[in-house]
Amino acid sequence: MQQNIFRKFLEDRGWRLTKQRNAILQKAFSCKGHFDPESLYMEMRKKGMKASRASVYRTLNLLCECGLVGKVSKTEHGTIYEHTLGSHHDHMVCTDCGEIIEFYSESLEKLQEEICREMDFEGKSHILEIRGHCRHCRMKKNVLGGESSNG
Amino acid sequence: MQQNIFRKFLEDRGWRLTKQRNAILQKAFSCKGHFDPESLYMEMRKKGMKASRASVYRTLNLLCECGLVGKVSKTEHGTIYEHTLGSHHDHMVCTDCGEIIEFYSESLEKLQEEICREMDFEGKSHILEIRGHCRHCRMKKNVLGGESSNG
DNA sequence: ATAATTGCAAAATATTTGCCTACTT
DNA sequence: AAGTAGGCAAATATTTTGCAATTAT
Repeated sequence: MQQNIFRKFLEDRGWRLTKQRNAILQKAFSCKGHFDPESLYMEMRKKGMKASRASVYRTLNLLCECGLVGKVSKTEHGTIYEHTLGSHHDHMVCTDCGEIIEFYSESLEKLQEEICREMDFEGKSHILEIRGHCRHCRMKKNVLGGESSNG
Repeated sequence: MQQNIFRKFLEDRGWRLTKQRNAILQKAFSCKGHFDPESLYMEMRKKGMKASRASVYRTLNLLCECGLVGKVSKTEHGTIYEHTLGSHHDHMVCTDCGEIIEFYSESLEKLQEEICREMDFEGKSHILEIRGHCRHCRMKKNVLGGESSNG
């Protein structure tokens, strides 16, 4: 469980799992998908959990260091995070509506390992983001454009 | 040639290919690999080409809009760009020394297309970044760690 | 007591924008 | 003359940091 992992990470260096750190951890893991520091901070305030912005940023950095949380990408609106318990996956991003779709392909993982071997590079992790248009937005466009959907 | 593409892009909207815009364009395309706005700006100053930071940012945005230049990623040190004439490729990033290695795999491209088909997603582009350790840094570590290289 | 932690506000960093001047046509 | 472009400095947004007060062991 994530709390124990984090506690161990902290105790190994003589640090403490404080109320704030734990609250931030819980909140991060309560997000189904992706989150950014500011939203996490605001959500916490709404729920009455008190932690400062500084603590949110500081704790997210700790969570990254210990691997429980990873940076997905940096955007105009700040860094996007996700928690990393659960299986690895990649992302498709719809550039129309912004939806982020997770997917996983064993062949893709295997192929990347093979490419790393060929290039003599020790791959540790990867971020793949396929950008394009989701079905929903494509359908919307077809309706507007009047394209027929069956032959 | 990139200058004509950019000129056309600008003239189509009644804008001009000015000395500064051209200088920034040339500088961007003179970078073999990746660059960031600040370095580009500093390099330009060194070479005596005069353009303000604001113009660099403004022009890079224009170059992105017209597709001559693309954002590779956002890092702690700002946005990394590359010019997009020449072939598509992906990146391996060494987390030890920061080196960025370009690679291309036809199979990988094909496989991604297939995945998109399966997921009913219209993929337009992608960014793949494999993070890990380059050969050089691995060798350095082995020397330090005293690990033998043949059994 | 000691050392870690917090929250705040200030600082740092990257980027955008407002405004006024200077070109270009 | 009209509109575009440039440069500067101020504004913005995100994230980090210094510091004094607080907390846990």
